[in-house]
Amino acid sequence: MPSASPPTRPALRARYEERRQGLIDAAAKLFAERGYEQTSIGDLSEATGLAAGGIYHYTSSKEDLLIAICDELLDPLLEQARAIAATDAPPERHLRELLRAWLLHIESHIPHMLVFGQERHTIEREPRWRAVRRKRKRFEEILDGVLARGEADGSMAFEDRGLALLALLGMVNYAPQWLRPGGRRSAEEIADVWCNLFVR
Amino acid sequence: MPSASPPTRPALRARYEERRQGLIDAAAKLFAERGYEQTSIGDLSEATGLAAGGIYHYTSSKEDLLIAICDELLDPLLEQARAIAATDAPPERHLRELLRAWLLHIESHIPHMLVFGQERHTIEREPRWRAVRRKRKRFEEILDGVLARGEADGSMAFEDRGLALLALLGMVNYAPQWLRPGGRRSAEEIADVWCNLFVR
Amino acid sequence: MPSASPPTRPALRARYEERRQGLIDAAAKLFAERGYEQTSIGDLSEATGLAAGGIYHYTSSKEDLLIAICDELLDPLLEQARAIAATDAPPERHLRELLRAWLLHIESHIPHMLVFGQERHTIEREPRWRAVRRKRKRFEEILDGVLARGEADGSMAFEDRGLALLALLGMVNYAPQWLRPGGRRSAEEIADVWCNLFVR
Amino acid sequence: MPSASPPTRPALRARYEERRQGLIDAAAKLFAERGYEQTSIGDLSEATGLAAGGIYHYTSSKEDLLIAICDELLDPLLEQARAIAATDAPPERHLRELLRAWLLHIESHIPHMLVFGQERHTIEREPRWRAVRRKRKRFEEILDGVLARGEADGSMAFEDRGLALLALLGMVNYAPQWLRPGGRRSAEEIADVWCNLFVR
DNA sequence: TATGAATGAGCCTTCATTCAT
DNA sequence: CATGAATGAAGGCTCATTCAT
Repeated sequence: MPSASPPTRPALRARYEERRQGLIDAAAKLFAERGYEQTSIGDLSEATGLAAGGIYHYTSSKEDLLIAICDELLDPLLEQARAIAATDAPPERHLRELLRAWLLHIESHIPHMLVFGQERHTIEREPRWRAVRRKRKRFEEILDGVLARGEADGSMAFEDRGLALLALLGMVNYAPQWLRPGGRRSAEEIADVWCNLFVR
Repeated sequence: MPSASPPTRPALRARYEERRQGLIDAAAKLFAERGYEQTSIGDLSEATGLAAGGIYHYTSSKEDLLIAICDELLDPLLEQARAIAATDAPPERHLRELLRAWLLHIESHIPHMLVFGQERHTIEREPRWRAVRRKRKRFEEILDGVLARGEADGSMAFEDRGLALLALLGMVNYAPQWLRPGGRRSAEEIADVWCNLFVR
Repeated sequence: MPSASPPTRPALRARYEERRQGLIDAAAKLFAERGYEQTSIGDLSEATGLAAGGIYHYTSSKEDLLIAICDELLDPLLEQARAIAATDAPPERHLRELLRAWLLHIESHIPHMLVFGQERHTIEREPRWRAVRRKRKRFEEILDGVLARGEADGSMAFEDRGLALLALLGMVNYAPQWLRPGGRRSAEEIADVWCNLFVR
Repeated sequence: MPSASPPTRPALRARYEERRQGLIDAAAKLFAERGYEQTSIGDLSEATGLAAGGIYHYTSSKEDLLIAICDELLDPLLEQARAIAATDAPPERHLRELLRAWLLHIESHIPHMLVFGQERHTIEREPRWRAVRRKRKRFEEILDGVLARGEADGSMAFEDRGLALLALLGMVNYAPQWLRPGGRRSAEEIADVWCNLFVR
């Protein structure tokens, strides 16, 4: 769903999408490294090899890139979460799968996650960001639903389920700051260890 | 240690410090709300009632304010952490006290924490920020020390202590995003609940 | 005399001229509505259905369109004025016919006239616009000649012929701002009423 | 009513207003010469001696300058027109006085008038320009009122009063294109000659 | 012919900071 | 101390134009 009119002819369309993707990735990387505001269109130009003006073929604005980054992060994650929660596996399994998918997704979207965390003030304040906020909320609800069912069937134990949810969100959202592919522990192992904090 | 030459006569000095403090607090609030870059000196001017030029009596630069915010956050926290860890109480008690102090401090410095989280890229990149990075690291080391001693004496149980530390850092660093004074749970209660995740 | 190499084969040529004409008309309309500078090639592209690049098949530049608009306005007008003044009718009749032709031409070229009036600064300043300025001047001379002959033979009365000429130019040049085909008065009626201001 | 917060202290205020006035005058001159769009803030900076950024102390935007130019043109004119029409002199005298004041005002505001004429498309299209449109309209109503009363008391004769009004508007609005202070005829003389076109 | 990609210059505006008063 | 004026460097974005396909 790019914003700067993509071509309609399929052949061109493919190349267009590919380049837009490259732009978004470059943006995610730079935004993560130096911050959204501190990254100039000139920086993006240098990183992509496109002249400054050319960037606007693939995005309608700098902020549009930021939204695209968040969408790329949230959309597949939300989809996976829904798929997992739709299974008729027991809640304990739901949680484990969810955490695994989540951490794997983060591991492959570290810059996206860093940007998403950094730009909280933008996401929170502007009306334009409502869709993003809603996706985030939806994901958290799915997660909470899993915890609730786990609590109900006794497979998980919480002193306070609300605090458990917030703890989980905190620890996972913090992961992009240290998690690296090929690190000492795989994303799945980490997921399991953390899952065990709440599963009997 | 303000940066824009404070007066030496004690009477004036007090007033000076008071106003500088007001400036830093206003900055923390605005930076948290809109982001550091998106907050202009003009915004600070409006918030403090000082004209743009006047602000520079109390700080040497905008970035200096950012550093001051981080110092105000980290210095007392580090001091408390040191004091707690210096006690000869058992590690379990250390952890509990540390978490309580930590969350209480956060509760009274929510904007500071939000800013500190948001400006990671600045803190991480610039040489000028080494002192801040070092304080953060020192705090984490103290925390890890407590966990290590708890693991050693068997009062705490970890599948993987490194992951436990990271989980702890994540959940607490995430707290400023939802924790509010007067909320359903006090900072101390939260500290206890979370502490119990790791204590036998 | 289009500027972007028209085809030589007559069949193609006709189509070419037709499309160029469509482009000029669209430009006149848009320039009149939003101003020359505020109209982008993109706007013209949208209005004509031609992609941005395609426009340059029919004009060598945006400014060339502006010149074409002025030429389309002035060339036929000048021709008619010459034809009328070449008649051996009495001056009074010359004036009446001239005014009628003039207002009729304006009525069918309202956007052209608006643009012509609006872009005075361009027309006046740039050397490239000399031809246009000369045509305008020639028309005014013809008009003044008619007034002079009318004054000479007593059929017209002026306190100050120069001021009468300027008054006439002013009222007619202002017409495109309110004159509309099918309005309360026809162009010819208006011409007659105004003519009578000067004719005994 | 400047738009970029003027100082409140009276001493500073005077200097501020003076400089803002200088800026507006420079803008009127440049806009008239090269057009509004073709005049850059850099041009204004050069003309005023103020650095580009400094201009924004005296205006909130380039468009604000355009509005100020129109206001400077219309406000005093409207005031004079009202004063004249409020007199209990006969309509014939009203018309004569009005034309004189009008042409004198134009003579001392030639660039303003040229800009006002040139930027018709802006004035007409944007909602922000409603106040300006209304002032223009009000002036025209006053003028038409005078003609109506002149027609009623027989001191003026029109084949078609509407067309007379439009003729008058046209000839006077065209004046800035040729009228120059110290020219062959004074503004008052011109006013009288034109007035006589309609007065018996 | 026609298209869409690409360029690069230029524009308006913002802003941290300095300084005379 | 405090103010408001002033600076000058960016910054995001637009746009006329060119060109390979």
